[in-house]
Amino acid sequence: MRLNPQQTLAVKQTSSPLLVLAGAGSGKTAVITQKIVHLVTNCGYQANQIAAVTFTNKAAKEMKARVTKLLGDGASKGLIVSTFHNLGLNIIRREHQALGIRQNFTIFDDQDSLALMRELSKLGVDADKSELIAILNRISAWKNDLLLPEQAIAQAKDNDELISAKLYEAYQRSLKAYNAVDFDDLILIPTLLLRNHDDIRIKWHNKIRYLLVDEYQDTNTSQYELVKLLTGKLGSFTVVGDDDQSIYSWRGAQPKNLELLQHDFPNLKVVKLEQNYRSCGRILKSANVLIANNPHLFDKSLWSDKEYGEPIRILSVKEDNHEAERVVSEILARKIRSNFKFSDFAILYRGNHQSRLVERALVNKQVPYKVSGNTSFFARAEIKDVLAYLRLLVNPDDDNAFIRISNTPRREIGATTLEKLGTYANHRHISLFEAIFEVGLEEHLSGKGLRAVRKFGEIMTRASDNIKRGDPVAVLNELMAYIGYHGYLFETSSSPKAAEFRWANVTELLSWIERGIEDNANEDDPFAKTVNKICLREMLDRNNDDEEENNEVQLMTLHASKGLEFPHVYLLGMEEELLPHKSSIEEDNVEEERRLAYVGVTRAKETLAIMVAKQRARYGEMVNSVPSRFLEEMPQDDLDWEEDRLQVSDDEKRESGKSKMENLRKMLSS
DNA sequence: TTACTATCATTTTTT
DNA sequence: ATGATAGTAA
Repeated sequence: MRLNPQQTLAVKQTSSPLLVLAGAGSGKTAVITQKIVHLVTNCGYQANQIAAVTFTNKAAKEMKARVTKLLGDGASKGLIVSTFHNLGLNIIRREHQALGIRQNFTIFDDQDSLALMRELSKLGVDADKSELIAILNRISAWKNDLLLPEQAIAQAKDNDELISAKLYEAYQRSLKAYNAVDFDDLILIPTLLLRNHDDIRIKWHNKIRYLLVDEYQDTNTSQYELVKLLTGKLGSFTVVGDDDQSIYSWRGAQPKNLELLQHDFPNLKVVKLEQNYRSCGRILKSANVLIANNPHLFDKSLWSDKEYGEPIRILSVKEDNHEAERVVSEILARKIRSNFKFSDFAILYRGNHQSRLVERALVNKQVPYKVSGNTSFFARAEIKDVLAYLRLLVNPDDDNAFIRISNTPRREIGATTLEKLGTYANHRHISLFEAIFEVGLEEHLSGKGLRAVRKFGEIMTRASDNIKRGDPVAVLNELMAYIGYHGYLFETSSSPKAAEFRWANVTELLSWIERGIEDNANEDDPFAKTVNKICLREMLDRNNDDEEENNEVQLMTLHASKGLEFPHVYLLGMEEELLPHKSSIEEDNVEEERRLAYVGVTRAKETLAIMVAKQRARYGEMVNSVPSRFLEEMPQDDLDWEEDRLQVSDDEKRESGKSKMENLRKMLSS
């Protein structure tokens, strides 16, 4: 791969800290990978002295593969390419003694946090789900700003905040007791550790001599602080980012961190990558003109030497269901006309719910498609169950896992028994699992209940011992058979088919464990490592990869599309209050919505079509919709407006007829 | 324990 | 309108 002059500059600049402003499609991944190669082959770095951090497992995996291919297995040995969270996890694992955390801690995901918060709130305030989530979000924001509970309590501005801060304190206490950490802790804990312990900081500083950061605009305060602590005052780092693609500020990302770099490192060098290798000229120009409406930290203008390309079509349709049908018939027509593959097409939208109508239309026309951004795998009851077994095997103090599975499948540990066990454990300040075997428990729990919990304890203890001794996968299969989980799924599923599907999910999860153990065979505790990785969703992408070959139309949110590219893109619902979204208008944050639109437009390589509906169902009601301001902000000469030709098939006539009938009926009834 | 009813939310969710 | 999820009644 040949690098252009700017890219070469970015690779060669190693003597001072470097910020690479990498526009969409400008080959930033090539720069990062080539730079790692350069550091190893020309600058005397060992691979194990270099770390590259990303935000997604997928990006980390891709980058690692590319570097390994260029350097070879031997020369790239020990190179760290991981997500921020994974890096944090490794630091915590190595320094757990200094942190007072026991070796086999568990990682809580959002659902675990919610379950825990629900328990905590029962004691004082009682809050509903959305309030609990709001509290958790506030706690997350505090953690991202490196604020500890005491500080949050001290600076609470109102009673509401004070309650949240108090819950934050209780939440952290519980995590400690469960020997668990949440996602934010994976950054927060290492950052505070390095900040407060000079010796440990120096140790890590010596270990990681050069740091590269991808998607730097998405870092939050604690992540930036971690970067600073790891690279020291001299700043032996390269960060790559694009303020125009900052779309996660609502999750604490601070594009301001780009600016802060210049302040914190006066000798910072800045290199801009402005040649775009992805899109046709017209698409690029439109994107540039659109994003020019935002204020900018750094000026840059993307250019492309590809051909100018077809006009951007604006397809105006009457209703949202026409929009869906139109997109699908477009794709079918163009596929046949030009011999495209289904996988050449992407349908992008603002909100997940928008996929519904499109999916219906795709199913009607029997078009294969894939909706990505599905986090549903980990939300599945059977996955949560089995994962809870795995977690409890790794960390017996994980009360959350204990509560989930102590009676799943049913083993006569009911609510009363669990409550008594809980009261006792609480009183003794020990975990539920530990409490099972205490003699003192016998005073609180009588014959049947006691026997049931002890039996459960024995099952888990035996499995745990066997795992330490030998083949974990065999032990897990035995355990699943022993507790009769397969049969349990059949008893609890609505149909045998559903049960089989759920069991297939379980075997999928177990096969991840198997692969994970193989990958970590020479580490100290391959099983525990693998369970942690799964908690960090690290192996989810591996699964997606196999399906990438499939010839399917790609459906996803604009957020999920960042970093991807497609020959032909359909951008849905380019309307006021949808893109920009209503709440963003109200919160006066249209700029981020504009960036979102920018991301969408720059995904397209060859053609782009933007859909606008005149009417759209909102909260069950048909509401008039007007074209987005972003359309006016784009260069009109490059847009080709098309009214809906109503060239509809019989099916569609019936469909639209039906909705007309429905509207009529609604009018009459109201 | 199952099945019904009430309630809820339709903005995004890299970990 | 709609679909999911949580809670409650039989």
